Amino acid sequence: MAGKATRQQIVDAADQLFYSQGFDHTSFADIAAAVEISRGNFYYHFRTKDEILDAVIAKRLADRQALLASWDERGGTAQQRIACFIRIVIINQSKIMAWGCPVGTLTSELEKLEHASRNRANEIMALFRDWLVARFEEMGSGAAAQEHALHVLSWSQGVATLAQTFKDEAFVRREVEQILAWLEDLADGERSKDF
Amino acid sequence: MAGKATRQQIVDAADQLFYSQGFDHTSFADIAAAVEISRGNFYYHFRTKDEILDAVIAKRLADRQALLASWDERGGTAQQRIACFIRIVIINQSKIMAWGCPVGTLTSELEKLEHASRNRANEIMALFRDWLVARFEEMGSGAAAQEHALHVLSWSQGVATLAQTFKDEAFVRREVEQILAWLEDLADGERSKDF
DNA sequence: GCACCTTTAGGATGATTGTCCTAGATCGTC
DNA sequence: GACGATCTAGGACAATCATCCTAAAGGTGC
Repeated sequence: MAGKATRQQIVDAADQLFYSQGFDHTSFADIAAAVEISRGNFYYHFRTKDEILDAVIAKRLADRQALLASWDERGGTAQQRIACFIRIVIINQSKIMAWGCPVGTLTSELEKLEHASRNRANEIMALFRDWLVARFEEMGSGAAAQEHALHVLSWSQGVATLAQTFKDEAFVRREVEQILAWLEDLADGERSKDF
Repeated sequence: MAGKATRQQIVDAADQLFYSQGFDHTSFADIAAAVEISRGNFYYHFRTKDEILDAVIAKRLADRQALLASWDERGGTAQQRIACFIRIVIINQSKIMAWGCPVGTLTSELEKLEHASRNRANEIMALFRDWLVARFEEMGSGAAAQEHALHVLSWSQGVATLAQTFKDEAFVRREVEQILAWLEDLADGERSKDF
């Protein structure tokens, strides 16, 4: 259990705390307390708060990349894989109701802080966007793929924000059903183009 | 220019700063500097940061109530008034691209802080929701009015979040056109029920 | 011109912040 | 079992934070 493990623990704890409390409101002491290490030890691994943020962003980016890759590897149609993305808001429902979308709330906070790493955080959102674009292209949406991708991404952000505000499970379920129906119609439409 | 004016200036400056920087990240000194008054004078008007927050929430609530009332008073169909709501994201586009939705980002931040006033902030979102519900009922949506209202509200939050992240004007325009078309279809559907 | 209330100024306070430093503990390698 | 590298602990630092205090200025009524 060398420093590698400690470093990982710090990043994991910071990831969770930045999500639940926000980046700015989370202090070195908070993270150190969560990992149960001294501030001195902490400083050995990360010398500035920005370094931790960059590590958290890198971790989140890697996690999401792995998640998307796992859906791709599992196979299935593009439509089915987009549906996996849509259903995240149900799978992570309790967390989303408490703290919103981890990606959307971080990018929003860093934009307001005009933080130097805000563009790096935006890359996580761009990762989702680009993956969705590729899936819609795969579905046959062509030039409209970008538009559809942003539509789904925007939808997910809206649902997350309102879920956090009103904590209405039925709302989330309804919205998921509606967008899945929209996706189904779209896929039907693209398929009928082939004839 | 007695204390009334100073108090109003403080609330206005705090409103703007809470929006652009976030509540937590805005200090007494920031607000005092914006109004160009001393911290002592500040303290005379507001003894705690929470008091300023409550005043800002009250102002925002009143402002939005007045805005909604102005649309109602201007007349027009329920559909036209809902369209006014939808078009806010275009009217306030530059601010939204910089700082997101003032309502959504504040509620999200206060939820994360578990701040005592978070329910009061949520009331602003509830104000929009209830107004939209009433308009959809007016349109003839009946039991589906709540669902449609949350759909539009959720849509606005998603567009605001993505607009802040990607700063893509074309995306905002497209989304507005799409939801207006959805609203048009819905209104057509409700009208055809009458026959 | 005096008394009174509202408003303003600016310094003081203790807590917390991010950051830094030094000293000791633990480890693998020989 | 000794040595150098890695890791940990905890105190010190200046800056900033929300909050509080006292004193003076400004205005109003008599």
